[in-house]
Amino acid sequence: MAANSRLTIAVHALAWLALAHRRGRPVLTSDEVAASININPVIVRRSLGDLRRASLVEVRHGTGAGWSLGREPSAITLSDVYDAVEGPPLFALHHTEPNLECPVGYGIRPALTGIYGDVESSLRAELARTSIADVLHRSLEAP
Amino acid sequence: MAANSRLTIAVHALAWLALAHRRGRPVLTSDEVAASININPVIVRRSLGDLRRASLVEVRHGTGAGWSLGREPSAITLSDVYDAVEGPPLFALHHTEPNLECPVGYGIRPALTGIYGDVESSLRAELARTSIADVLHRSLEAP
DNA sequence: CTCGCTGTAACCGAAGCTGTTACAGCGAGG
DNA sequence: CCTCGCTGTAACAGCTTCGGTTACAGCGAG
Repeated sequence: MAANSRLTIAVHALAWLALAHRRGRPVLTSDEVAASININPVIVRRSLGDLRRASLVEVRHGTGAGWSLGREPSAITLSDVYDAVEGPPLFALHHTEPNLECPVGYGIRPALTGIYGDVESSLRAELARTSIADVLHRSLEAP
Repeated sequence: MAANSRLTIAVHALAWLALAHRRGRPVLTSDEVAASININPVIVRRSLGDLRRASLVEVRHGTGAGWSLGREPSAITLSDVYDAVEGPPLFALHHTEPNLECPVGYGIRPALTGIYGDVESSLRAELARTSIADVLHRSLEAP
């Protein structure tokens, strides 16, 4: 599958919101976020909409509308972001049912389900080791 | 992203080859493998071709042709299979270059490259904990 | 030389993602 | 109550990938 840039977009938006907040601009419009990522504002709204459903950001309507972080940048991990924006599981089982007459075909799906579950847990654990504050810090110290 | 079933197909084929070998049938044709997975033989040949390039299976031509395991089932881990069949990286960076005037846009790509590299390493390490022999064992003990 | 199987190219339809346009909805401020 | 700016979402286009299928050249044991 074409690798997905959803996590990148969402993390970029959150890091930018975190920096703006630190600079005294706690609320940004989707146009302002889109200008940093250099993409269409609608894509930003779709991504931030996912993050809002997970309470990672808050939105304000009416005059002076825009987006702000839902909690401290150090309290938002990449695992939270991954869960908010990433849809289907990492690995899929067979599209068509295997031949159940074959012992492997019969038993492999529950076996792989368990293994794939462990792998996804490990993936989340690794993502949880990094927060938005970490990403912002590493971005700002780039050469 | 639409989840990929390539890993599932390849692992199923290898587990089936391992069981057939144990039963005294060390060489199987792509039609025989496809019959267990219940998919088209061409897809099996494509998948086994990837595995052959990684020396995980061997192929024989001419009369009595077919596929056999390249080494012991306990010496083939899911990480080996993942590397053999899975193409692009898990997460993509931005499709278009971020705004380099913005400090986040300037530094986020190297930051994410490092983080994503760590996550993929962790994924491989978790996959490496399971071998084809393990998958076969877990499949055969299914209820 | 024959025959069965491999290896690969070409193509199809379905699905997903990015990107764009368009428009209804909301609410603070006048 | 109206205006105005921004959000939220639907609809659509273009691209890519994937699974699936057909077709055919290549190989080698017998």
